[in-house]
Amino acid sequence: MTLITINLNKYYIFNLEYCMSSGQVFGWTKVDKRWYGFLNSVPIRISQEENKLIINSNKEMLEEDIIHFFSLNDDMEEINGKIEVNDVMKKIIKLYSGIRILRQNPIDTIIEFICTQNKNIPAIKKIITKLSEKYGEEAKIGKIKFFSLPNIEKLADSSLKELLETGLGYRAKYLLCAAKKILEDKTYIDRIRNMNYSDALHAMTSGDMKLNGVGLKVADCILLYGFHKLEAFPIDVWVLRAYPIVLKEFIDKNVHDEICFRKLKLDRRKYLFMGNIARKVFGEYAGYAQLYIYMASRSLFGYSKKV
DNA sequence: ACTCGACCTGAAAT
DNA sequence: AATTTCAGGTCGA
Repeated sequence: MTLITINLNKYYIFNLEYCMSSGQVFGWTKVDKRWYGFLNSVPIRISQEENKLIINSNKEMLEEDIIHFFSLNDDMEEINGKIEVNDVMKKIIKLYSGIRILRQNPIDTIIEFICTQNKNIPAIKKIITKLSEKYGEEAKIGKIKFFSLPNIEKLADSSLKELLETGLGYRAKYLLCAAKKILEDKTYIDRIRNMNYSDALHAMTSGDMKLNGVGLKVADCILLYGFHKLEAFPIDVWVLRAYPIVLKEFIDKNVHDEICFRKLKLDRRKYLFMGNIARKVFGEYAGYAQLYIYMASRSLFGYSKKV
C-alpha cells in the first residue's frame, strides 16, 4: 500500500499535465484529472493539486522512484538558462515552464515510438491502448481499470497476424523484430545506455545493432525519453515547422530556404545537419529545447482542430 | 550519395 | 456519401 504526497515547493515549478501531454509518453490513462499507469511494473495513480503531487498504489512504491521518473531534480534553472538563447525561447520556456523530460523505461519507449511513425497523436494513443489491452498487465485502482505497456517477452512471443489486430499496420513487423532482437540480446539496452549520444544514435539506426523501423527521428525520441540522453534533438514535422522561426538568427539563408520551400521531409544528411546546429546553439540540453519547441509548435500550428 | 514512391490504417477534409 | 489526404517516418529501389 502506498500513499505518497510530494511537496512540490521543494522543486522547480512542476506541471504534471504538461509532462503527460507533451508527446513523450503514451502509456498512461487519464480519468478525471488523475493519471493511471505503471512505474517500475507497479500500477499507480497520480494527480497534482497546486503544489502537491499525490500518488496512490495498491503496492509498494518509493517516493524516490517517483522523483526520479518525473525528473524533479533536473536542474531547470541551469537548463532553462542554457537554452534561453533568444526572445522566442525565453517566451516559450516561460509558457511551458513546469515540464520535465521523464525517465521512462527504455524498452517502453522503443515500443511506443516505433508506433508513432507516420501517425497522428490520437491514432498513436489508440494503437498503444490496444497493444496494452492485448498484451499488457491489468491493474485496478479505485474503480478504474488500466493496463501496462506490453513486456518484450509477450511481444516477441506474439505473431504478425495477432499484432496486426491492434491497428499497427506495417509497423507490426518492426515491433516484432525489435522485440525479438532485444529479448535475444540481453546486453542491448545496457550497451546503448553506456554509449555517448552520437554513438548510440548511429548504433540504433545502422550496423548490427540497428532496429528495423527505427530511423533517426524515432531513435532520438528513444534516446531522449528512454535513456535521458539530453543532447538528442528529435526533429519531427512540428519541430521542423518551428525550426526556422526559433533558430532564425543561427541559420544562414541557404538552410532557411531549404527548410521553408522544400517539402517538409528530411533525409539523413539534413536531419543530422539540423540536429547538429540545434546542439551547437542549445548545447548539452538540446533535448529540453526540443520539448519546449514541440509544445509551442503544436499549439501554434494546429492540434487545436476542435478535438 | 541522393531522390522518390510505397507503405497499414483510420480519422478528417474535400 | 464517396473519395482523397494526411499523420511525431522509414525503407528499398
